[in-house]
Amino acid sequence: MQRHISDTAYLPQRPSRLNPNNTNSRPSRGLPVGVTQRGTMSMPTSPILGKISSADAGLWNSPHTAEATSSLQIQQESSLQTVATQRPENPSYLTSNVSLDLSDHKDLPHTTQFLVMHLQSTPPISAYDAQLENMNSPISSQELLSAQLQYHSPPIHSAIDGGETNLNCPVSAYHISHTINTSSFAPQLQSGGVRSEHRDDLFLRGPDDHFKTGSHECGVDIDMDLGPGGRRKRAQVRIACTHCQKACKKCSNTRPCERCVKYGLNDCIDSTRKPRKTGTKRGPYKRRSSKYSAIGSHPYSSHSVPQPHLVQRNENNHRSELNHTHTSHFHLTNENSHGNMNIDAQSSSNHMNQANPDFHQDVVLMTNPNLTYESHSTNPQQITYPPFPKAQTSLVQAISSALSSPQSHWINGQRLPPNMQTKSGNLKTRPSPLYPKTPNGPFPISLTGKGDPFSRAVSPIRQFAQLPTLVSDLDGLSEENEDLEVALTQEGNGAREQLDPNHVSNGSDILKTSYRDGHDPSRYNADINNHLSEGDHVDGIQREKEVESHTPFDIPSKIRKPSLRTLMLDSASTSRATSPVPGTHTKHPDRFDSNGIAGNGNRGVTNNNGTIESPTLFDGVSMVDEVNLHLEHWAGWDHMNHQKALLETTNGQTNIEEGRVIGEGNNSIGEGLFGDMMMGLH
DNA sequence: ACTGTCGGACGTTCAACGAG
DNA sequence: TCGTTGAACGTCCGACAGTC
Ligand SMILES: [Zn+2]
Ligand SMILES: [Zn+2]
Repeated sequence: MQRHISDTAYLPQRPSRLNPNNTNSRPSRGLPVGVTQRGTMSMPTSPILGKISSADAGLWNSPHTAEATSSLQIQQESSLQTVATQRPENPSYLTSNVSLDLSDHKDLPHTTQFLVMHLQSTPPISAYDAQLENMNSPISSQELLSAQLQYHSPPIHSAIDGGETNLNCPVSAYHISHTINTSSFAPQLQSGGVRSEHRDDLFLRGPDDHFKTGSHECGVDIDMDLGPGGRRKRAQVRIACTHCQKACKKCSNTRPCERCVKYGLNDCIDSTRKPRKTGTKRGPYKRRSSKYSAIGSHPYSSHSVPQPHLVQRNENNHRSELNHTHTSHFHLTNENSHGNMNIDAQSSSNHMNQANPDFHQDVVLMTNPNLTYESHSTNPQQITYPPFPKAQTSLVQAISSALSSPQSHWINGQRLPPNMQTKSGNLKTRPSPLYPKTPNGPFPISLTGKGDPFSRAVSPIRQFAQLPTLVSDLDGLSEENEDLEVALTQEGNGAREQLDPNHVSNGSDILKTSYRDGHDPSRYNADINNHLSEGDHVDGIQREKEVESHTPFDIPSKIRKPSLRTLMLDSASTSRATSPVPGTHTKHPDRFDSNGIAGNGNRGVTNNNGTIESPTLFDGVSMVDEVNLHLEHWAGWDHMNHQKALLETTNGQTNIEEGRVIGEGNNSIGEGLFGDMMMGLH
């Protein structure tokens, strides 16, 4: 697993079996030559993050986790956003990456509106530019809207109803935008250069790049997450399960993951991550981004937002640049009582903050269309959100504060406006298939992952208590896994804080106590186990057994039977008869070259003897079991380091090249053989 | 048709760095 | 102190071969 210092991004790729003539350094997918892309978009916690194409409206109940939210700062760079929300005083609120705040234009009906902006790389900019020219002139909201529609056409889907509080379209996602006081820097923004150049820098999009727009049941289907070249960015789960990791196949955020469900693997657990080594000197960095804040000087920086004072200087260059790539960030200012103007998150509050003492942020969460109101009220006052914190120094802080605000109320991943919290009788929530039912209460996440059921720090598997129950038929493993769970939660997540300490010893009880609203996911596990217990065992795996799905995970009714070869390899490669892992446990042995350097520079380390010393979780006989055994008496990394030191002393081994033994009480983590034995992959 | 293997592209994280 | 950088580390695409 360990990747050699010469990472793939920095060395020409070696010829491979698949591409023996590979002499270039151009990635086969993704970025053009020489382009280093940073700030990626993934599905850190929610599989819907990178995709708004599902027709399943239920998907849209899913909130971002805090980390996902923070990553929105960058995600929004490559995403269309449609934000429709309502505020007490504002007749409507409408924004997207192309932000338009209509709150100042009261001649539009009071309504929840949303536009689906279709951004074109080569837009007809005349209308846009014309609007820019007239920014300082009074203009009606209809004209503004028209200009946008024209600019973004084709195609554009708009859904502006006649004044009902009705989001009649399953377009959602918790889009977040900034709202800033524009009074002091509106002129800069009005220049238009800030946004467009910014976007151009980030997207690096060519003339043939475009956002795709498909069809939805209401005519809305946006392919978000398109990277350079129009290619959709690859979504990654935050952490793959051990099986998917070994097979190098796509995992899912659910536990058991989709692949394990498909293949009937019932010990789908999160893989273990190797602690990042520290103390490595890196040498001087090249340059700081502030040195190329001028337009175009650092096209690949994800933070190359021109400073406001530079905007005027470069304004004349702006329109020519618009001609080849355009990602359309412009803003229509207003001077209403709120002085609010939407900007996209990437506009980086810091830049604005520095230039504008009046700056404040406001976070607007989209009205969740799955919160349906029986009375289609035309009174915008009926849906009111609490004011969000002002004067936050970052979007993340603002979001964190907003979400953790005692005024924020959440249930099943949906935020309730406080005035709706007392009108539960009029509120219908549609549970998300991707998120568990949650107690009705404050937003259950934090930026530290504390209490966030979808953060990396808190494995979903623990939230669902899959671990103790699904492997309960393996003798003695429940206790071990309990220890594992304890160990894994040592890094400070608060998963257990919501649990009743009196029930920690039992996974099922943990489960029950963690879902105090009566929802008991353990029933899912019980169902699975009940069904599986009636099936036939094949290498300890329940196979060929019809499993009814009582779960949000859509367990297939038929579990695929593994090939005989798979089973033979499986049983031959491990002494553990119950190994559910298809294939051999030899983890890609040919990924290491004769020097022990990983085949592609990614994987494996060697010792002084030239022996590969990076056994993986899957190398040898049941490394996972050994991990469990170790964790049975887990005393933290320090203890492990101590053990490593003892091992070295006892055996006189000197083959730990870069391992550092750190004394008790030091929080640093040792490296080298021991760590690799425990953590190594590939 | 399906599965396992695996090169290596692609994505994420976070300690080191360095500007203010 | 805090934002940026970029290496470390992770995921998983997609070609390929083997099996049923
Ligand atoms: Zn998986
Ligand atoms: Zn799995």
